[in-house]
Amino acid sequence: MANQDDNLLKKIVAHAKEYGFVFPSSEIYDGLGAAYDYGQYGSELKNNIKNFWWKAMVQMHENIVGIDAAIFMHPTTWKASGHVDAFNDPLIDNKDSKKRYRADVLIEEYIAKIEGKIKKEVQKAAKRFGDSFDETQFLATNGRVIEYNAQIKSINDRMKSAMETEQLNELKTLIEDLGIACPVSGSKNWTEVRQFNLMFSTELGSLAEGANTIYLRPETAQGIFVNFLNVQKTGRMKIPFGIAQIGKAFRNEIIARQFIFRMREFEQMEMQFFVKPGEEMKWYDHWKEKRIQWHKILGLGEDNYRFHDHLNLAHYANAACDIEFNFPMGFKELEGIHSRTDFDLKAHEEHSGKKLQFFDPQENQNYVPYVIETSIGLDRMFLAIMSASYKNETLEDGSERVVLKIPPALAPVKVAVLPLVKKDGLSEKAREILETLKFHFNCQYDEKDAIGRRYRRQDAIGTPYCVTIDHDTLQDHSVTLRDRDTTKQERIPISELTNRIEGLVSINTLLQKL
RNA sequence: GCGGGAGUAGCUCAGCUGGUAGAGCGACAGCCUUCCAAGCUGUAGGUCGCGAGUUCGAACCUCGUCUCCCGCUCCA
Repeated sequence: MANQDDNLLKKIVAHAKEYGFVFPSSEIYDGLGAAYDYGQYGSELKNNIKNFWWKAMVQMHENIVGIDAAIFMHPTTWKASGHVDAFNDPLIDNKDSKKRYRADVLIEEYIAKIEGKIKKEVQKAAKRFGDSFDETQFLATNGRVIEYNAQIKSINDRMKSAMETEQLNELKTLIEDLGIACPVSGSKNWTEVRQFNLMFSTELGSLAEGANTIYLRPETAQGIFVNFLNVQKTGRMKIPFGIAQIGKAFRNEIIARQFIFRMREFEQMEMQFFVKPGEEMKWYDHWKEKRIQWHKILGLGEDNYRFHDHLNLAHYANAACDIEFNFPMGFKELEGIHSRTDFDLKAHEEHSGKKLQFFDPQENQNYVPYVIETSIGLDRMFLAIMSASYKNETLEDGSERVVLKIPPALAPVKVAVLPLVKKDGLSEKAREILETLKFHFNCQYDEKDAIGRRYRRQDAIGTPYCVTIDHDTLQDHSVTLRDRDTTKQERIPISELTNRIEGLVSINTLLQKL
């Protein structure tokens, strides 16, 4: 099964390239790892996804507005957000098991072991002393416990100072001194510790002395937080309200792989929802519900989604979950919904010296709002649609076809206009119809090859409807409308064509179900 | 970064023990016209990933190098 799904991803990658959805970046120069370019159909599909998200998240809500912040931001932004410190992962490999670990995690696990020993001492003592046992006193006086605590403190101090001063060799020495062994191989045969800064940096010439390093944003969220006050004031926004943004983000991933699932340059669709402190869990649940609904109305199969609650929370969150999608590689994160508390706004208050608060007239007081974030990877959404849509079907007559059953509202090309044959004036009539339809839909015209082959071509790029002009059309002013998924045809008057297709492929058909 | 696999036409691949490239599909032009791929004719497209070595001669053998794919840690 793993093998089959592996092949499915390969097939999707090949199909995406062959039909102009996704190309490897800079391919003529042998490509650039983990970067991809969206082609003629891919960019249409991507735009349609953005549009559907933007409409559903911004335009359908009176209290949500959108912005488009710069990718370059003041360097202090990333100090405030915690990315400068927290996005540095020191990594170490075990040479025997070939497993990779975070050096700080290995040390923390070692500390956890010592803490476990303290707990055991406490349990033993509690048994021994019975009811008269005073835990605080025991912890403060017991010789072994004191020694354990001293160990923990010394290890912690060494680790912290090594992390802060970026003394990577000191981390390795610490691991060696503690005799930490690889859980898999059991050996202490470690490589050097290497640092991976997950933020891309570049130079900006005109900043003040020494401070000319600037980062490509690793998440779009901070563009929203630094504009919180601007938007709140100029938009006269009242809590609860949201600010949304679609944009690129950059992370220097150690390993970027699995096609467009994990790229170093990727696009996020984020909405930060500002709420009254204490109401965050209510809104967290609200957006979980809203977001899963958004996914499900696309009809990619409800079984393909599941929630995954985070147990280890990021430094800024007090609750977090993922919406996972059943990709060809298995269930993987597609969207994250996080309760970010007031961490970000407070941090920016501290670093900027500006008050980032909301005056609540009902409470008659100021407060820093809490934030619920919904953040979906656009490229992952693209891959989700591609993998759920890609079908290799055997038809009734035994022939095979490859069809992309993309939700019609998101399909790159909505309708293909096809003269049955390219003579007897059918081409001219078809062109005439195309001239009306093109104002409403992204259309394609094709008169080359047999009609069946043209249907298959449209199936391969996911065009939901084909309009075919035949000899009868010239007399009765009607055409056939062929459905991609069923291959069934229906004869309808040319005058009804636009309205009819509109009702089938418009994004409104989805929005109205929300 | 480490380990494993793979690079020949747009795609899928063939190419024997070394004798300087082939098929099918696709694309394009034309013919035919019949509502669900595979009718006929013709055309274009390759410095066999790149570099070096062995050899009279390398797609094939040797070494190096690059890229891609699969695992390990991280995330949207």
